[in-house]
Amino acid sequence: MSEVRVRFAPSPTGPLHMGGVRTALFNYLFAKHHNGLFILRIEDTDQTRYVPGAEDYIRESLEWVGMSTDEDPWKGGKYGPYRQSERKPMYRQYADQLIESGHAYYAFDSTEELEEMRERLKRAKVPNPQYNAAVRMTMKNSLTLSSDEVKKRLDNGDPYTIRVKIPRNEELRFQDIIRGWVQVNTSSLDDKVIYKSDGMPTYHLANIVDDHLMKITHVIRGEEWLPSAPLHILLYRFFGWEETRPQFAHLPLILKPDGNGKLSKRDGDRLGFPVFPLQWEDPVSKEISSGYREQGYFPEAFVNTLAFLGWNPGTDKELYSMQELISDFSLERVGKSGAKFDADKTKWFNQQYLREQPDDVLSEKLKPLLDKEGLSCDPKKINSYVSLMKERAVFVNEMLEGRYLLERPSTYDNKTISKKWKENSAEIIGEMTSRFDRIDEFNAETLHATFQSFLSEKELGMGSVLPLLRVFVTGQGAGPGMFNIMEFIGKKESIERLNLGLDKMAQ
RNA sequence: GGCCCGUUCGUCUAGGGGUUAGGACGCCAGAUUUUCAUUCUGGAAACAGGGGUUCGAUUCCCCUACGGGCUACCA
Repeated sequence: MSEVRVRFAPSPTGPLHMGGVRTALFNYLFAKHHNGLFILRIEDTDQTRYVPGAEDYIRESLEWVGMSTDEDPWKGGKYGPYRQSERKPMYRQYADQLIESGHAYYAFDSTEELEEMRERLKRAKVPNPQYNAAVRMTMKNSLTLSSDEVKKRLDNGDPYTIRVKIPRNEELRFQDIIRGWVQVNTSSLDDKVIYKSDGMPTYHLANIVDDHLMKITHVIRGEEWLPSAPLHILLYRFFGWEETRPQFAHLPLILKPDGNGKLSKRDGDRLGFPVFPLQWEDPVSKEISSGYREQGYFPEAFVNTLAFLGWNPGTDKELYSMQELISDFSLERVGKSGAKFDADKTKWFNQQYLREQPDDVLSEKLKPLLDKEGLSCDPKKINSYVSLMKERAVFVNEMLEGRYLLERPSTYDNKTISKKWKENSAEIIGEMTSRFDRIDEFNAETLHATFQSFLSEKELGMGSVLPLLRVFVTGQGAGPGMFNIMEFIGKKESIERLNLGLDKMAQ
Protein backbone atom coordinates (compact mmCIF):
# COMPACT_ATOMS: atom_id res chain seq x y z
CA MET A 1 0.00 0.00 0.00
CA SER A 2 1.23 3.47 -0.78
CA GLU A 3 1.47 5.94 2.04
CA VAL A 4 -1.78 6.12 3.92
CA ARG A 5 -3.34 9.57 3.93
CA VAL A 6 -6.69 10.09 5.62
CA ARG A 7 -8.59 13.22 6.31
CA PHE A 8 -11.07 14.45 8.84
CA ALA A 9 -13.24 16.98 7.07
CA PRO A 10 -15.72 18.73 9.36
CA SER A 11 -17.69 21.79 8.41
CA PRO A 12 -17.48 24.72 10.79
CA THR A 13 -21.19 25.05 11.37
CA GLY A 14 -21.03 24.80 15.14
CA PRO A 15 -19.25 22.84 17.82
CA LEU A 16 -17.96 19.47 16.83
CA HIS A 17 -19.97 16.85 18.64
CA MET A 18 -18.75 13.55 19.99
CA GLY A 19 -19.78 11.63 16.90
CA GLY A 20 -17.51 13.90 14.92
CA VAL A 21 -14.71 13.42 17.40
CA ARG A 22 -15.08 9.68 17.04
CA THR A 23 -14.90 9.92 13.26
CA ALA A 24 -11.73 11.95 13.68
CA LEU A 25 -10.42 9.38 16.14
CA PHE A 26 -10.96 6.44 13.83
CA ASN A 27 -9.26 8.34 11.02
CA TYR A 28 -6.39 9.19 13.31
CA LEU A 29 -6.01 5.65 14.64
CA PHE A 30 -6.13 4.17 11.18
CA ALA A 31 -3.53 6.64 9.87
CA LYS A 32 -1.16 6.18 12.76
CA HIS A 33 -1.56 2.43 12.78
CA HIS A 34 -0.29 2.46 9.20
CA ASN A 35 2.34 5.12 9.84
CA GLY A 36 0.29 7.38 7.65
CA LEU A 37 -0.80 11.00 7.75
CA PHE A 38 -3.82 12.51 9.43
CA ILE A 39 -5.12 15.56 7.65
CA LEU A 40 -7.65 18.13 8.75
CA ARG A 41 -9.61 19.87 6.05
CA ILE A 42 -12.24 22.46 6.76
CA GLU A 43 -15.30 22.08 4.55
CA ASP A 44 -16.76 25.55 4.56
CA THR A 45 -18.37 25.67 1.14
CA ASP A 46 -21.62 26.82 2.67
CA GLN A 47 -20.85 30.33 3.78
CA THR A 48 -24.38 30.83 5.05
CA ARG A 49 -23.88 28.25 7.74
CA TYR A 50 -20.46 29.36 8.87
CA VAL A 51 -20.28 29.83 12.61
CA PRO A 52 -17.48 31.96 14.01
CA GLY A 53 -15.41 30.11 16.53
CA ALA A 54 -16.27 26.70 15.17
CA GLU A 55 -12.89 26.25 13.53
CA ASP A 56 -11.01 27.04 16.69
CA TYR A 57 -13.32 24.72 18.51
CA ILE A 58 -12.43 21.89 16.16
CA ARG A 59 -8.73 22.56 16.53
CA GLU A 60 -8.94 22.77 20.30
CA SER A 61 -11.01 19.61 20.53
CA LEU A 62 -8.53 17.57 18.53
CA GLU A 63 -5.74 18.96 20.64
CA TRP A 64 -7.53 18.14 23.87
CA VAL A 65 -8.08 14.52 23.02
CA GLY A 66 -4.51 14.21 21.81
CA MET A 67 -4.86 13.86 18.07
CA SER A 68 -2.20 15.82 16.28
CA THR A 69 -2.71 16.68 12.65
CA ASP A 70 -0.01 16.32 10.05
CA GLU A 71 -1.54 18.81 7.63
CA ASP A 72 -4.18 21.39 8.45
CA PRO A 73 -5.26 24.96 7.65
CA TRP A 74 -2.88 26.48 10.18
CA LYS A 75 0.31 24.58 9.68
CA GLY A 76 -0.37 23.93 6.02
CA GLY A 77 1.11 21.05 4.05
CA LYS A 78 2.00 19.91 0.57
CA TYR A 79 -1.52 20.03 -0.79
CA GLY A 80 -2.94 23.19 0.70
CA PRO A 81 -4.83 25.25 1.26
CA TYR A 82 -6.83 23.16 3.71
CA ARG A 83 -9.90 25.32 3.83
CA GLN A 84 -12.31 24.82 0.95
CA SER A 85 -13.28 28.46 0.87
CA GLU A 86 -9.65 29.22 0.08
CA ARG A 87 -9.63 26.58 -2.64
CA LYS A 88 -12.61 28.14 -4.39
CA PRO A 89 -10.74 29.00 -7.65
CA MET A 90 -9.65 25.38 -8.03
CA TYR A 91 -13.08 23.84 -8.39
CA ARG A 92 -14.53 25.58 -11.42
CA GLN A 93 -12.28 23.86 -13.95
CA TYR A 94 -13.41 20.46 -12.70
CA ALA A 95 -17.05 21.37 -13.05
CA ASP A 96 -16.28 22.59 -16.56
CA GLN A 97 -14.46 19.37 -17.32
CA LEU A 98 -17.58 17.43 -16.45
CA ILE A 99 -19.72 19.64 -18.65
CA GLU A 100 -17.34 19.21 -21.55
CA SER A 101 -17.32 15.46 -21.19
CA GLY A 102 -21.10 15.43 -21.05
CA HIS A 103 -21.34 14.29 -17.45
CA ALA A 104 -22.77 17.53 -16.17
CA TYR A 105 -24.97 20.36 -17.39
CA TYR A 106 -26.06 23.88 -16.59
CA ALA A 107 -29.40 24.20 -14.83
CA PHE A 108 -31.27 27.49 -14.75
CA ASP A 109 -34.28 26.45 -12.71
CA SER A 110 -35.25 28.83 -9.96
CA THR A 111 -36.03 27.73 -6.43
CA GLU A 112 -39.71 28.26 -7.17
CA GLU A 113 -39.55 26.17 -10.31
CA LEU A 114 -37.84 23.39 -8.41
CA GLU A 115 -40.50 23.47 -5.73
CA GLU A 116 -43.17 23.42 -8.37
CA MET A 117 -41.56 20.39 -9.98
CA ARG A 118 -41.47 18.52 -6.66
CA GLU A 119 -45.08 19.38 -6.00
CA ARG A 120 -46.04 18.17 -9.42
CA LEU A 121 -44.25 14.87 -8.95
CA LYS A 122 -45.76 14.43 -5.53
CA ARG A 123 -49.24 14.99 -6.83
CA ALA A 124 -48.62 12.52 -9.62
CA LYS A 125 -47.54 10.03 -6.94
CA VAL A 126 -44.19 9.46 -8.57
CA PRO A 127 -42.47 6.93 -6.33
CA ASN A 128 -39.11 8.64 -6.53
CA PRO A 129 -39.61 12.40 -6.91
CA GLN A 130 -36.33 14.05 -7.71
CA TYR A 131 -34.38 15.91 -10.36
CA ASN A 132 -33.26 12.90 -12.34
CA ALA A 133 -33.06 11.37 -15.77
CA ALA A 134 -36.84 11.18 -15.96
CA VAL A 135 -37.51 14.84 -15.22
CA ARG A 136 -34.45 16.72 -16.38
CA MET A 137 -35.79 16.95 -19.91
CA THR A 138 -38.78 18.86 -18.58
CA MET A 139 -36.65 21.47 -16.82
CA LYS A 140 -34.71 24.55 -17.86
CA ASN A 141 -31.17 23.40 -18.45
CA SER A 142 -28.51 23.12 -21.09
CA LEU A 143 -29.96 19.79 -22.13
CA THR A 144 -33.36 21.25 -23.01
CA LEU A 145 -32.47 24.80 -24.01
CA SER A 146 -30.86 25.64 -27.32
CA SER A 147 -27.16 26.31 -27.21
CA ASP A 148 -27.85 29.91 -28.21
CA GLU A 149 -30.26 30.31 -25.34
CA VAL A 150 -27.79 28.76 -22.93
CA LYS A 151 -25.04 31.05 -24.14
CA LYS A 152 -27.32 34.05 -23.85
CA ARG A 153 -28.23 33.22 -20.28
CA LEU A 154 -24.64 32.59 -19.35
CA ASP A 155 -23.43 35.83 -20.95
CA ASN A 156 -26.30 37.64 -19.35
CA GLY A 157 -25.15 36.51 -15.92
CA ASP A 158 -28.35 34.60 -15.19
CA PRO A 159 -28.00 32.47 -12.10
CA TYR A 160 -27.35 28.81 -12.74
CA THR A 161 -26.12 25.69 -11.07
CA ILE A 162 -24.22 22.77 -12.51
CA ARG A 163 -25.74 19.34 -12.06
CA VAL A 164 -24.26 15.89 -12.61
CA LYS A 165 -25.92 13.85 -15.28
CA ILE A 166 -26.54 10.55 -13.59
CA PRO A 167 -26.71 7.63 -16.02
CA ARG A 168 -29.97 5.80 -16.15
CA ASN A 169 -30.58 2.32 -14.82
CA GLU A 170 -27.09 1.11 -14.13
CA GLU A 171 -26.23 -1.28 -11.30
CA LEU A 172 -23.45 0.32 -9.35
CA ARG A 173 -21.42 -1.83 -7.00
CA PHE A 174 -18.69 -0.73 -4.70
CA GLN A 175 -16.90 -2.17 -1.75
CA ASP A 176 -16.96 -0.58 1.66
CA ILE A 177 -14.28 -1.71 4.09
CA ILE A 178 -16.80 -1.98 6.91
CA ARG A 179 -19.95 -2.98 5.04
CA GLY A 180 -18.70 -5.10 2.22
CA TRP A 181 -20.38 -4.85 -1.15
CA VAL A 182 -23.01 -2.18 -1.50
CA GLN A 183 -25.19 -2.14 -4.57
CA VAL A 184 -27.44 0.58 -5.93
CA ASN A 185 -29.20 1.28 -9.14
CA THR A 186 -28.27 4.68 -10.53
CA SER A 187 -31.92 5.36 -11.29
CA SER A 188 -32.49 5.93 -7.61
CA LEU A 189 -29.92 8.72 -7.65
CA ASP A 190 -30.69 12.30 -8.57
CA ASP A 191 -28.81 14.86 -10.65
CA LYS A 192 -27.13 16.49 -7.67
CA VAL A 193 -26.03 20.06 -7.84
CA ILE A 194 -22.25 20.06 -7.79
CA TYR A 195 -21.70 23.74 -8.37
CA LYS A 196 -23.89 26.34 -6.75
CA SER A 197 -25.15 29.61 -8.15
CA ASP A 198 -22.97 31.47 -5.68
CA GLY A 199 -19.87 30.15 -7.43
CA MET A 200 -19.04 27.62 -4.75
CA PRO A 201 -18.93 23.88 -5.28
CA THR A 202 -21.19 21.72 -3.18
CA TYR A 203 -19.79 19.16 -0.81
CA HIS A 204 -19.90 16.44 -3.43
CA LEU A 205 -17.66 18.16 -5.94
CA ALA A 206 -15.28 19.77 -3.48
CA ASN A 207 -14.93 16.54 -1.56
CA ILE A 208 -13.96 14.44 -4.56
CA VAL A 209 -11.67 17.04 -6.05
CA ASP A 210 -9.91 17.67 -2.76
CA ASP A 211 -9.55 14.04 -1.84
CA HIS A 212 -8.03 13.42 -5.22
CA LEU A 213 -5.73 16.43 -5.15
CA MET A 214 -4.70 15.71 -1.59
CA LYS A 215 -3.97 12.10 -2.47
CA ILE A 216 -6.33 10.73 0.15
CA THR A 217 -6.18 6.94 0.25
CA HIS A 218 -9.06 6.14 2.61
CA VAL A 219 -12.27 7.99 3.24
CA ILE A 220 -13.48 7.13 6.74
CA ARG A 221 -16.71 8.92 7.57
CA GLY A 222 -20.11 8.49 9.18
CA GLU A 223 -22.82 6.27 7.81
CA GLU A 224 -24.93 9.29 6.92
CA TRP A 225 -22.69 9.56 3.85
CA LEU A 226 -23.36 6.08 2.59
CA PRO A 227 -26.29 7.14 0.37
CA SER A 228 -24.11 9.64 -1.47
CA ALA A 229 -21.18 7.29 -1.88
CA PRO A 230 -22.52 6.00 -5.24
CA LEU A 231 -22.53 9.57 -6.54
CA HIS A 232 -18.96 9.96 -5.40
CA ILE A 233 -17.97 6.73 -7.10
CA LEU A 234 -19.54 8.03 -10.28
CA LEU A 235 -17.66 11.32 -10.02
CA TYR A 236 -14.35 9.51 -9.69
CA ARG A 237 -15.24 7.62 -12.82
CA PHE A 238 -16.27 10.75 -14.73
CA PHE A 239 -13.01 12.43 -13.84
CA GLY A 240 -11.05 9.36 -14.86
CA TRP A 241 -9.65 8.97 -11.37
CA GLU A 242 -10.80 5.45 -10.68
CA GLU A 243 -7.28 4.09 -10.43
CA THR A 244 -6.44 6.28 -7.48
CA ARG A 245 -9.88 6.43 -5.94
CA PRO A 246 -9.74 6.21 -2.16
CA GLN A 247 -11.33 3.28 -0.40
CA PHE A 248 -14.46 3.95 1.59
CA ALA A 249 -15.31 3.00 5.13
CA HIS A 250 -18.64 4.13 6.53
CA LEU A 251 -18.77 4.15 10.30
CA PRO A 252 -21.90 3.19 12.25
CA LEU A 253 -23.61 6.10 13.97
CA ILE A 254 -23.69 6.97 17.63
CA LEU A 255 -27.31 6.85 18.75
CA LYS A 256 -29.22 8.52 21.54
CA PRO A 257 -29.31 6.38 24.70
CA ASP A 258 -33.04 6.94 25.07
CA GLY A 259 -35.55 6.77 22.28
CA ASN A 260 -34.33 6.64 18.74
CA GLY A 261 -32.19 8.47 16.29
CA LYS A 262 -28.64 9.53 16.06
CA LEU A 263 -27.10 11.52 18.83
CA SER A 264 -27.40 15.11 17.76
CA LYS A 265 -26.15 18.46 18.77
CA ARG A 266 -29.60 19.41 19.88
CA ASP A 267 -29.65 16.72 22.55
CA GLY A 268 -27.36 19.00 24.47
CA ASP A 269 -27.70 18.50 28.16
CA ARG A 270 -31.19 17.08 27.94
CA LEU A 271 -29.89 13.61 28.70
CA GLY A 272 -27.64 14.54 31.57
CA PHE A 273 -24.32 14.20 29.83
CA PRO A 274 -22.40 16.38 27.41
CA VAL A 275 -22.51 15.67 23.71
CA PHE A 276 -19.56 17.94 23.06
CA PRO A 277 -15.90 17.47 23.90
CA LEU A 278 -15.53 21.08 25.02
CA GLN A 279 -17.93 23.56 26.45
CA TRP A 280 -19.48 25.76 23.80
CA GLU A 281 -21.20 29.07 23.95
CA ASP A 282 -23.39 29.81 21.00
CA PRO A 283 -22.21 33.12 19.57
CA VAL A 284 -25.73 34.26 18.83
CA SER A 285 -28.02 32.83 21.46
CA LYS A 286 -25.28 32.77 24.13
CA GLU A 287 -26.63 29.39 25.10
CA ILE A 288 -24.02 27.24 26.79
CA SER A 289 -23.58 23.53 26.09
CA SER A 290 -21.47 21.56 28.48
CA GLY A 291 -18.33 19.72 27.46
CA TYR A 292 -16.53 16.64 28.66
CA ARG A 293 -13.45 18.63 29.45
CA GLU A 294 -15.28 21.06 31.70
CA GLN A 295 -17.21 18.25 33.37
CA GLY A 296 -13.92 16.89 34.57
CA TYR A 297 -13.42 13.99 32.21
CA PHE A 298 -9.92 12.95 31.36
CA PRO A 299 -9.32 13.15 27.62
CA GLU A 300 -7.93 9.62 27.83
CA ALA A 301 -11.21 8.36 29.28
CA PHE A 302 -13.19 10.21 26.65
CA VAL A 303 -11.08 8.71 23.89
CA ASN A 304 -11.34 5.25 25.41
CA THR A 305 -15.13 5.54 25.49
CA LEU A 306 -15.33 6.78 21.93
CA ALA A 307 -13.01 4.08 20.62
CA PHE A 308 -15.25 1.38 22.03
CA LEU A 309 -18.36 2.81 20.41
CA GLY A 310 -18.31 0.68 17.30
CA TRP A 311 -14.87 -0.82 17.64
CA ASN A 312 -13.44 -3.53 19.89
CA PRO A 313 -10.20 -5.44 19.92
CA GLY A 314 -11.84 -8.86 20.17
CA THR A 315 -10.32 -9.47 23.57
CA ASP A 316 -11.37 -8.64 27.13
CA LYS A 317 -9.06 -5.67 27.28
CA GLU A 318 -11.02 -2.46 27.66
CA LEU A 319 -8.64 0.07 29.10
CA TYR A 320 -6.70 1.45 26.20
CA SER A 321 -4.24 4.28 25.92
CA MET A 322 -3.98 6.16 22.65
CA GLN A 323 -0.76 4.32 21.85
CA GLU A 324 -2.41 0.97 22.47
CA LEU A 325 -5.38 1.97 20.36
CA ILE A 326 -3.06 2.90 17.54
CA SER A 327 -1.33 -0.42 17.62
CA ASP A 328 -4.50 -2.53 17.90
CA PHE A 329 -6.92 -0.56 15.75
CA SER A 330 -8.25 -1.90 12.50
CA LEU A 331 -11.28 -1.03 10.40
CA GLU A 332 -12.05 -4.72 10.06
CA ARG A 333 -13.02 -4.79 13.71
CA VAL A 334 -15.43 -1.89 13.41
CA GLY A 335 -19.03 -3.06 13.72
CA LYS A 336 -21.86 -2.32 11.34
CA SER A 337 -24.65 -1.35 13.70
CA GLY A 338 -25.27 1.91 15.47
CA ALA A 339 -24.31 2.18 19.11
CA LYS A 340 -26.41 3.82 21.78
CA PHE A 341 -24.24 5.98 23.91
CA ASP A 342 -23.91 4.90 27.55
CA ALA A 343 -23.01 7.71 29.93
CA ASP A 344 -22.49 5.31 32.86
CA LYS A 345 -19.78 3.48 31.06
CA THR A 346 -18.03 6.74 30.32
CA LYS A 347 -18.03 7.55 34.01
CA TRP A 348 -16.62 4.14 34.75
CA PHE A 349 -13.79 4.75 32.29
CA ASN A 350 -13.10 8.06 33.96
CA GLN A 351 -12.98 6.44 37.37
CA GLN A 352 -10.50 3.88 36.08
CA TYR A 353 -8.29 6.64 34.70
CA LEU A 354 -8.55 8.69 37.85
CA ARG A 355 -7.35 5.80 39.93
CA GLU A 356 -4.47 5.16 37.61
CA GLN A 357 -3.16 8.67 38.04
CA PRO A 358 -0.28 9.10 40.47
CA ASP A 359 -1.15 11.17 43.53
CA ASP A 360 1.05 14.08 42.59
CA VAL A 361 -0.56 14.37 39.17
CA LEU A 362 -3.98 14.47 40.78
CA SER A 363 -2.69 16.97 43.31
CA GLU A 364 -1.74 19.29 40.49
CA LYS A 365 -5.25 19.08 39.14
CA LEU A 366 -6.87 19.43 42.54
CA LYS A 367 -4.86 22.42 43.65
CA PRO A 368 -6.56 25.03 41.46
CA LEU A 369 -9.95 23.69 42.49
CA LEU A 370 -9.05 24.07 46.15
CA ASP A 371 -7.76 27.58 45.51
CA LYS A 372 -10.99 28.48 43.81
CA GLU A 373 -12.89 27.33 46.90
CA GLY A 374 -10.61 29.42 49.06
CA LEU A 375 -9.18 26.34 50.69
CA SER A 376 -5.49 26.23 51.31
CA CYS A 377 -3.59 23.05 51.77
CA ASP A 378 -0.06 22.56 52.92
CA PRO A 379 1.75 21.58 49.70
CA LYS A 380 3.49 18.82 51.59
CA LYS A 381 0.17 17.31 52.56
CA ILE A 382 -1.83 17.62 49.39
CA ASN A 383 -0.72 14.20 48.20
CA SER A 384 -2.08 12.60 51.36
CA TYR A 385 -5.32 14.50 50.82
CA VAL A 386 -5.49 12.96 47.38
CA SER A 387 -4.69 9.44 48.49
CA LEU A 388 -7.37 9.72 51.15
CA MET A 389 -10.06 10.87 48.71
CA LYS A 390 -9.27 9.41 45.32
CA GLU A 391 -10.74 5.98 45.66
CA ARG A 392 -14.24 7.24 46.13
CA ALA A 393 -14.10 9.79 43.31
CA VAL A 394 -15.00 9.53 39.66
CA PHE A 395 -13.96 13.10 38.92
CA VAL A 396 -11.19 15.21 40.36
CA ASN A 397 -13.65 17.76 41.65
CA GLU A 398 -15.41 15.12 43.71
CA MET A 399 -12.34 15.07 45.90
CA LEU A 400 -13.52 18.47 47.07
CA GLU A 401 -15.91 16.52 49.26
CA GLY A 402 -12.96 16.04 51.54
CA ARG A 403 -12.79 19.77 52.23
CA TYR A 404 -13.33 18.99 55.92
CA LEU A 405 -9.73 17.91 55.88
CA LEU A 406 -8.86 21.58 55.49
CA GLU A 407 -11.62 23.40 57.30
CA ARG A 408 -14.00 22.77 60.17
CA PRO A 409 -17.38 21.39 59.22
CA SER A 410 -20.14 23.96 59.38
CA THR A 411 -22.93 21.45 59.77
CA TYR A 412 -23.31 17.94 61.06
CA ASP A 413 -24.96 15.03 59.37
CA ASN A 414 -28.29 14.95 61.17
CA LYS A 415 -29.10 11.40 60.37
CA THR A 416 -26.04 10.10 62.15
CA ILE A 417 -26.59 12.35 65.15
CA SER A 418 -30.20 11.40 65.64
CA LYS A 419 -29.41 7.74 65.24
CA LYS A 420 -26.26 7.53 67.31
CA TRP A 421 -26.45 10.23 69.95
CA LYS A 422 -27.51 8.63 73.22
CA GLU A 423 -27.70 9.78 76.82
CA ASN A 424 -24.25 8.57 77.66
CA SER A 425 -22.66 9.69 74.42
CA ALA A 426 -21.31 12.95 75.80
CA GLU A 427 -19.52 11.05 78.51
CA ILE A 428 -18.10 8.44 76.17
CA ILE A 429 -16.92 10.87 73.50
CA GLY A 430 -15.56 13.16 76.17
CA GLU A 431 -13.42 10.44 77.64
CA MET A 432 -12.39 9.17 74.21
CA THR A 433 -11.30 12.68 73.37
CA SER A 434 -9.14 13.03 76.41
CA ARG A 435 -7.52 9.66 75.71
CA PHE A 436 -6.69 10.89 72.23
CA ASP A 437 -5.35 14.06 73.75
CA ARG A 438 -2.84 12.04 75.73
CA ILE A 439 -1.29 10.42 72.66
CA ASP A 440 2.16 11.70 71.89
CA GLU A 441 2.70 10.04 68.53
CA PHE A 442 -0.59 11.12 67.02
CA ASN A 443 -1.08 8.92 63.96
CA ALA A 444 -3.58 6.48 62.48
CA GLU A 445 -1.93 3.52 64.11
CA THR A 446 -1.75 4.89 67.65
CA LEU A 447 -5.20 6.37 67.36
CA HIS A 448 -6.59 3.05 66.30
CA ALA A 449 -4.84 1.22 69.17
CA THR A 450 -6.06 3.76 71.70
CA PHE A 451 -9.54 3.51 70.31
CA GLN A 452 -9.54 -0.28 70.48
CA SER A 453 -8.35 -0.49 74.04
CA PHE A 454 -10.87 2.13 75.08
CA LEU A 455 -13.65 0.12 73.51
CA SER A 456 -12.73 -3.14 75.15
CA GLU A 457 -12.17 -1.47 78.48
CA LYS A 458 -15.61 0.12 78.40
CA GLU A 459 -17.16 -2.87 76.68
CA LEU A 460 -18.46 -0.72 73.89
CA GLY A 461 -19.13 -1.47 70.24
CA MET A 462 -17.61 0.64 67.53
CA GLY A 463 -21.00 1.70 66.32
CA SER A 464 -21.70 3.74 69.39
CA VAL A 465 -18.52 5.76 69.20
CA LEU A 466 -17.00 5.97 65.76
CA PRO A 467 -19.88 7.51 63.82
CA LEU A 468 -20.06 10.30 66.36
CA LEU A 469 -16.34 10.94 66.18
CA ARG A 470 -16.70 11.13 62.44
CA VAL A 471 -19.53 13.61 62.53
CA PHE A 472 -17.74 15.87 64.99
CA VAL A 473 -14.51 15.81 63.05
CA THR A 474 -15.82 15.81 59.48
CA GLY A 475 -19.49 16.70 59.67
CA GLN A 476 -20.16 13.68 57.48
CA GLY A 477 -21.70 10.29 58.09
CA ALA A 478 -19.30 8.50 55.80
CA GLY A 479 -15.84 8.88 54.41
CA PRO A 480 -12.32 7.51 54.42
CA GLY A 481 -10.74 5.78 57.41
CA MET A 482 -11.41 7.85 60.50
CA PHE A 483 -7.96 7.61 61.99
CA ASN A 484 -6.28 8.49 58.74
CA ILE A 485 -8.42 11.59 58.66
CA MET A 486 -7.43 12.54 62.19
CA GLU A 487 -3.80 11.97 61.43
CA PHE A 488 -4.11 14.27 58.46
CA ILE A 489 -5.86 16.96 60.43
CA GLY A 490 -3.42 16.71 63.31
CA LYS A 491 -3.79 16.38 67.00
CA LYS A 492 -4.60 19.93 67.99
CA GLU A 493 -7.32 20.45 65.40
CA SER A 494 -8.81 16.98 65.89
CA ILE A 495 -9.18 17.48 69.61
CA GLU A 496 -10.63 20.93 69.12
CA ARG A 497 -13.20 19.66 66.67
CA LEU A 498 -14.22 16.90 69.07
CA ASN A 499 -14.60 19.33 71.94
CA LEU A 500 -16.51 21.69 69.70
CA GLY A 501 -18.90 18.89 68.86
CA LEU A 502 -19.36 18.08 72.51
CA ASP A 503 -20.10 21.73 73.24
CA LYS A 504 -22.64 21.95 70.48
CA MET A 505 -24.45 18.87 71.68
CA ALA A 506 -24.52 20.19 75.21
CA GLN A 507 -26.48 23.24 74.11
C1' G B 1 -43.40 7.05 0.30
C1' G B 2 -38.55 5.75 -2.30
C1' C B 3 -33.40 4.13 -1.86
C1' C B 4 -29.55 2.26 1.30
C1' C B 5 -27.69 0.14 5.92
C1' G B 6 -28.49 -2.65 10.20
C1' U B 7 -30.70 -6.37 14.26
C1' U B 8 -26.70 -11.37 20.28
C1' C B 9 -28.37 -9.71 27.87
C1' G B 10 -31.37 -2.87 29.69
C1' U B 11 -26.53 -0.79 27.23
C1' C B 12 -21.51 -1.60 24.68
C1' U B 13 -20.10 -6.08 22.60
C1' A B 14 -17.27 -11.36 21.73
C1' G B 15 -18.46 -15.60 19.15
C1' G B 16 -19.86 -18.38 15.04
C1' G B 17 -23.06 -24.67 11.81
C1' G B 18 -22.60 -28.96 17.18
C1' U B 19 -20.62 -23.61 23.05
C1' U B 20 -23.21 -24.42 30.06
C1' A B 21 -23.65 -18.32 23.99
C1' G B 22 -18.13 -15.24 26.82
C1' G B 23 -16.69 -10.21 28.72
C1' A B 24 -17.71 -5.06 30.31
C1' C B 25 -21.15 -1.10 32.25
C1' G B 26 -25.47 -0.94 35.07
C1' C B 27 -28.60 -3.78 38.53
C1' C B 28 -29.29 -7.44 42.76
C1' A B 29 -27.14 -10.55 46.81
C1' G B 30 -23.12 -12.08 49.97
C1' A B 31 -18.04 -11.34 52.02
C1' U B 32 -14.39 -7.67 53.62
C1' U B 33 -14.49 -2.52 55.71
C1' U B 34 -16.19 1.65 61.81
C1' U B 35 -19.25 4.07 57.57
C1' C B 36 -19.47 5.46 52.21
C1' A B 37 -16.39 4.03 48.39
C1' U B 38 -12.98 0.29 46.95
C1' U B 39 -11.96 -4.94 46.53
C1' C B 40 -13.65 -10.05 46.19
C1' U B 41 -17.48 -13.84 45.30
C1' G B 42 -22.08 -15.01 43.35
C1' G B 43 -26.80 -13.87 40.66
C1' A B 44 -30.69 -12.26 37.27
C1' A B 45 -30.25 -10.87 32.12
C1' A B 46 -29.62 -11.90 25.00
C1' C B 47 -29.14 -14.79 19.60
C1' A B 48 -36.43 -10.13 16.62
C1' G B 49 -40.16 -13.63 14.06
C1' G B 50 -41.22 -17.10 10.03
C1' G B 51 -39.56 -20.10 6.22
C1' G B 52 -35.67 -22.75 3.90
C1' U B 53 -30.32 -25.27 3.37
C1' U B 54 -28.36 -29.03 6.71
C1' C B 55 -27.83 -34.89 10.44
C1' G B 56 -27.73 -30.20 13.17
C1' A B 57 -28.83 -23.55 12.94
C1' U B 58 -27.94 -18.09 17.03
C1' U B 59 -24.24 -18.65 13.00
C1' C B 60 -25.59 -19.55 5.73
C1' C B 61 -29.98 -17.99 2.26
C1' C B 62 -34.95 -15.75 1.63
C1' C B 63 -39.17 -13.17 3.54
C1' U B 64 -41.47 -10.27 7.37
C1' A B 65 -41.07 -7.10 11.45
C1' C B 66 -38.45 -3.54 13.85
C1' G B 67 -34.51 0.15 14.13
C1' G B 68 -31.40 3.69 11.66
C1' G B 69 -29.57 6.82 7.66
C1' C B 70 -30.47 9.57 3.22
C1' U B 71 -34.04 11.77 0.19
C1' A B 72 -31.63 20.79 -0.25
C1' C B 73 -28.12 25.44 -4.76
C1' C B 74 -26.38 21.71 4.04
C1' A B 75 -22.36 19.20 5.05
